[in-house]
Amino acid sequence: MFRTKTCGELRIANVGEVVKLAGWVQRVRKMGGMTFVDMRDRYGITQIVFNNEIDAALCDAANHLGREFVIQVEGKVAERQSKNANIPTGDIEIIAEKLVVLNRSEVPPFTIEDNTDGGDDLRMQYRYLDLRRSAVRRNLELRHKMGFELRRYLNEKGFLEVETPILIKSTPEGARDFVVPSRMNPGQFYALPQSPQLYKQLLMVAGFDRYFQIAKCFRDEDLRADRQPEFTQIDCEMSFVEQEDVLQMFEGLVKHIFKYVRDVDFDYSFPRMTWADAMKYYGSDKPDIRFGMKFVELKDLTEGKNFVVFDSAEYVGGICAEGCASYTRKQIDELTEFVKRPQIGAKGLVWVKLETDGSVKSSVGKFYGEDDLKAWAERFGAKPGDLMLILAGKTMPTRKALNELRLEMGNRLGLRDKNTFAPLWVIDFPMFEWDEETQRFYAMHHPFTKPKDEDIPMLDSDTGNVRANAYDMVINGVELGGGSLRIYDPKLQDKMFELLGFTEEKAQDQFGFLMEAFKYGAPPHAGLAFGFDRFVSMLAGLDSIRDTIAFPKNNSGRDMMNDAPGAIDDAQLEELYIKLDEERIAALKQK
RNA sequence: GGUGCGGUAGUUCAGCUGGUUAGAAUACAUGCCUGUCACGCAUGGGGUCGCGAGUUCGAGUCUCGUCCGCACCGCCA
Repeated sequence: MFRTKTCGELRIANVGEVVKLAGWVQRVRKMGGMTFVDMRDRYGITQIVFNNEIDAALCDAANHLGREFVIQVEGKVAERQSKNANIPTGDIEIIAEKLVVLNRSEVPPFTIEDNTDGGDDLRMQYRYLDLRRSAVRRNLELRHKMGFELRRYLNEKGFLEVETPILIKSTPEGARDFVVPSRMNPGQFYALPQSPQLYKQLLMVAGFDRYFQIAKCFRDEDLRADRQPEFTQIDCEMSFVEQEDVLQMFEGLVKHIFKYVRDVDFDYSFPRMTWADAMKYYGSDKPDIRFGMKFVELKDLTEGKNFVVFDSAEYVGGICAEGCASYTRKQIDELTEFVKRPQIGAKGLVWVKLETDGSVKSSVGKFYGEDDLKAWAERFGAKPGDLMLILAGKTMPTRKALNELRLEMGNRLGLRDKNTFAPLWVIDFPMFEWDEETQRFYAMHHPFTKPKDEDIPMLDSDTGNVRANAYDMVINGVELGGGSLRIYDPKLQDKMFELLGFTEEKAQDQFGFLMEAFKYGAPPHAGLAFGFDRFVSMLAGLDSIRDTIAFPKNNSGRDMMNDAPGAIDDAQLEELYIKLDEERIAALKQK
C-alpha cells in the first residue's frame, strides 16, 4: 500500500498512529539538527519532521529532497510543539521513520503556491504544475460539485441525460463552425456542434419529455476572457410546457446550485425585465442590477436652448452617481476620456453637480440656467452631493456607451461586489435583428424560436418589431444562459425560414430532417442552455473562465502546453483528399 | 480585421533625458543553524535585454518591421 492516509486528514485525534503518506515536496526547511518537510497532495499539506539525533542518515536524505519530489513517508503522528493555525493539519506532524523517493523532479519554472510567482503564459505552458496549486484545483472541485448538484436537481425533476453526436452537419447560420474532414466521404465534412439544438428538439419529437446534457460545444470565433472555442453548456429541453414552466424549473436549478454550492439562499422570485426595459434603463440586454443608477432620459427637458449637441441628438440621457459631486476636474476628465475611447465611442460627456449646498454646476451652464438644471436633477431624483453624467447621440449607441459608463461608475464606487448575486430574467427579446452588411434579418436567438402569438400577425408587416418567446438568465451583468419556446408547427417554421432569407431548397438541405420530423407529431416544447464555464467562474469569483477549465486555450485559440493546432503530414492530407493552398498561406505569413 | 498594454536573470519586475562592468526581490547551489512553517544568516552561480533591420561615436533605452502574450472592439444566430 502506498499510503494509509492523505496529507489533509490527520488531526490531533490521530496522535500516536503510525501512518504512511505519499505526495509532493512543497518545501524543505533545514534547521541544522532537524529538517521540516511540507508534504502536499490533493487534500492538503502535512508537516514531516526529520531529527538528526533520532536518525542522522534519514535526516540527511531529507536534506537532499528538492521541490516537487514525489515521496512516501512512514512515521508516527505527533502533536506539534509549536502549532500552525493556518492549516487544518497544523496541530500535528509526522515523525519520520522511513522515507522513499518515488520520483525526483526538476526545479519547477514557477512556485507551486497559492501566490505563485508564475505569469499566465508560464502557468498555461506547464498547466499540469499549475493544477497542483490549490487555487486552481479548488475551481475544478467547484466545477465538479456544480456538475454533481445540477445532475442531482435535474434527475430529481425527471430529466434524462442523453448524449448527442459531436460529428454533425454544418449549418452556416450563427457562429463559424469547426469542421472535420470525412475520409470515407471524400470532399465532405462534418461540423462540430455549436450546441445540440436540433438534436434536443428531435429528442422532444421522440417523446423524451425532459432532457438534459452537459454538452461540449464548439465555435470558431475569436476568444475573450469569457469565451473559449470549446466550452460546456448545460443544455436542457422540455415538452408540454409554457414559458412560465421553463422559467420556474430553471430558476429552481439556479437556486439549488447556489444553495448547495455557495450556501446562498434566494428567498424571492427572480425579477423579470423585458428586453425593451433592459435597453431603456440599462443600455444592455444583460443588466447588472446589483446597483441602481438606472438611465434617465432628458431629451424633452433640453430642447430649445441652442445647445446644438443636445438639440441635434436623437437621445439625451444620463445616470446619477450618488455622492460624486465632489469629483475633481481630473476625475471628470478621466471619465470623459473613458467614454471617448474608440471602443465606447461617445463624443463627449456632460456633467451636472448638485452641490451639497443645493446649488448646481454644470459643463453646459452656458446653455442651461439654474431652473433647467434643477429640473433635470429632479428627474434624476438627485440628492445634494450627487453627480449627473449625461451622454447624447443616436439612441442605441448612446445607450450602449452609457451602459459602459454606468458599469465603470459601479466599479469605481465599489458597487459590484463579487459575493453579492443579483439574478434576473430578461424576457421578450426581439425575434429578428437587421444586418446592415447583408441587408437581411437574422434570428436574434435562433430560427427555431417561436414568436409571441400576439406578434405573429406582424411577421410580414412589421418584421423588425416582432417579439420572441425568448429569455435569458442574467446574474451580475453576465448572461448565464438563455432559451426559448420552439416552433413546432411546420408551416410557421417554413415562414420563419422565408423571412430569414432561406430558399426552400436551402432550408430543406440544412434542416429538412427537422422539418420532416415535425410532420410526425412534434409536441410543444421549449428549452434553455446555461454556459457552464461562466456559471462556475461566477461562483468561483473569477473574471475569466480559463481557470474553470483544466486545459484551456489561449487568446489565439492555441493550447500553449502542446502547441495545438499543428500541421499534419502529407500522407494524412492525401488520405483526406485535401490540398493546402500553400501560396495563400505563404502570402499571409509574409504580410 | 482593428485598438491598447506588455516582452530585461529560472520567475516577478526596476532600469529616468541614449553614456562606466544591466540591478532588486525571489528561486537555485554550497556552508552554518534543533521547533521552523514566507525560517534565519553567509557565500556563490545565473542575461541572445523576444527577433531583425535602421539612426548614432555609442541602443535594454529612439525609429521601422516582425513574432509572442494579455485585455478589448468587430465577430460570437
